[in-house]
Amino acid sequence: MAVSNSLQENQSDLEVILDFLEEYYRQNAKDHSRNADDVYWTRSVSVDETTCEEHWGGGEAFVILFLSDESTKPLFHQVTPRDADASIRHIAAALSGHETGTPASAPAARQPPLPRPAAASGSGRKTRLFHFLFEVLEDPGMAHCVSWVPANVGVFRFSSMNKDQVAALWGQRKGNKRPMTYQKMSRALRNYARSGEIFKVKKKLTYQFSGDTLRALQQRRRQGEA
DNA sequence: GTGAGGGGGAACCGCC
DNA sequence: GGGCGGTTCCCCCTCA
Repeated sequence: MAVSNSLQENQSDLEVILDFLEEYYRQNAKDHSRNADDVYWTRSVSVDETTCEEHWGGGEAFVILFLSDESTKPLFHQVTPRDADASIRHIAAALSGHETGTPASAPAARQPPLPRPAAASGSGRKTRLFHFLFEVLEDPGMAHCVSWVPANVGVFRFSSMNKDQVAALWGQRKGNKRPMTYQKMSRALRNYARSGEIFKVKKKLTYQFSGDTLRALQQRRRQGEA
């Protein structure tokens, strides 16, 4: 039963991902239509029960990894377009390690470098909700609560089971007197639409960082790492 | 019909 | 005191 649920959830994730990819590539195809190098394509390979999908175009590429034997959500592995061609072979090779039961040598996609939490208050300012969400999204340990779908377009989705956990953490971080709930946090998220920092996506529990916000957050993270 | 999630107005609070 | 960034409450709508 758990396997069935997991498969259903992955299936649902896949639908969401493909919807966004379609829209994303459609938009990028317009933006980059003059560049002959911008070929948008997707391919997938199966290694036993594991499916690996590769998507690239418009100067960006990433690999999505579905592990049917685990309850985890699909895993995203961002690569450079130059590496895209080799990425499936690389991951397929890494999967051999997975299949032979060597978790320590699991694919790089499964263990992205854990970013150091950004300075809680940035440059002396208080952490804002979208900073906090970005931190949580970059923490693989929180993937069961909120995860990218996919990261390079800034779309993320809360888990219907664990969404309140993120909210509770946010409330804790802010030192709120009363417990924060997803309902209240999502109200704050909707307010971001006015300032254009985060938009609601027409999918359940799904939001998207604006391009500028995402770039700023990524830059902020890089500065934190440096 | 029901519950979960979404949308938004409005008042309020704490911090800078 | 004013602005900012939420927080809280509430009501209504949509959708599965």
